[in-house]
Amino acid sequence: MDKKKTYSIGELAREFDVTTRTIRFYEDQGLVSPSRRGQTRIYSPADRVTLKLILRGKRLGFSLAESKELIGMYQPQGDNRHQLLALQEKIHQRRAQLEQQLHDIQAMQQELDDVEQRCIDAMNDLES
Amino acid sequence: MDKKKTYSIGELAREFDVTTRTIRFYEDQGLVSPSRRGQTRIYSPADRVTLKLILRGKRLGFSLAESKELIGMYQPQGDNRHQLLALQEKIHQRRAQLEQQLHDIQAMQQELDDVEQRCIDAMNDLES
DNA sequence: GGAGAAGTTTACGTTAACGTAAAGCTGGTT
DNA sequence: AACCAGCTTTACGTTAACGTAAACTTCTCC
Repeated sequence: MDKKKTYSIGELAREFDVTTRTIRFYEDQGLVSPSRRGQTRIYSPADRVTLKLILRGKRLGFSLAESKELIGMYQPQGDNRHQLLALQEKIHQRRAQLEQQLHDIQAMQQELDDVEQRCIDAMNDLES
Repeated sequence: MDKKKTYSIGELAREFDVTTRTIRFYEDQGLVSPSRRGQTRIYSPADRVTLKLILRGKRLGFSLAESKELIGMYQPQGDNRHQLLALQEKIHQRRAQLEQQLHDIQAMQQELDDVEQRCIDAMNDLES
């Protein structure tokens, strides 16, 4: 029994809070390639996952090209040794970037903590 | 004894690996406002920190406008109660976003782990 | 004193990631 | 039959964040 659930472009747009224009644009850029029933686009669960990955990438400041590359990495057709080594190198670089982002986030969180504390202190002073 | 160290635009550009055009653009956008000796811009340590914050924001996908707001939050002139409450709300929202980004990073790291493991397995298979 | 390096202003060009509008097809409903 | 919601294509418009080029000053060094 296939789960053969499918989605219309409008459904996905609503779910992910983007416009249909956006989803079609991603298709232009080769990020998704839904099948068709006549003219109408039919999206598979895999397409839906791809959209999720794109939007996650966006939240981390990735360009569509970068997200596309990442998604390509997740479906590897590692045939020869050279390609596998290249893939490992890309993985290594992405990981380094994510680590950098982690540090950046932690630094920001710390600063937000400080600001909020000063904020709280200032409000307490107002009540005195 | 003031630390009164200053920087030229070229120095900062080299240190942060951006062009002078970029730094002048940030000035146009009101993110930094160096003093002048004649025509020439003189940057203070505070300006340098601001640049650092901007670039950190960029690494996390923040727009310049967002970074500007964040930097504004770090130098609060919390005079009245209403402003302090508004500031706290902004802090709260930023924090939520950072948490989201943390989750996104962790998910990506997990996926990179998986891909790399499959990559390693594939290379081992090639050697058999 | 001429050349070069580093600074300046002004201004037009570029790329990514869509927005927005126009014009048209299509399947169900009143 | 008419209408509407939702889909389609085509195409020009827009914003952010700079790039790039031209033309000019100012300082230093040989």
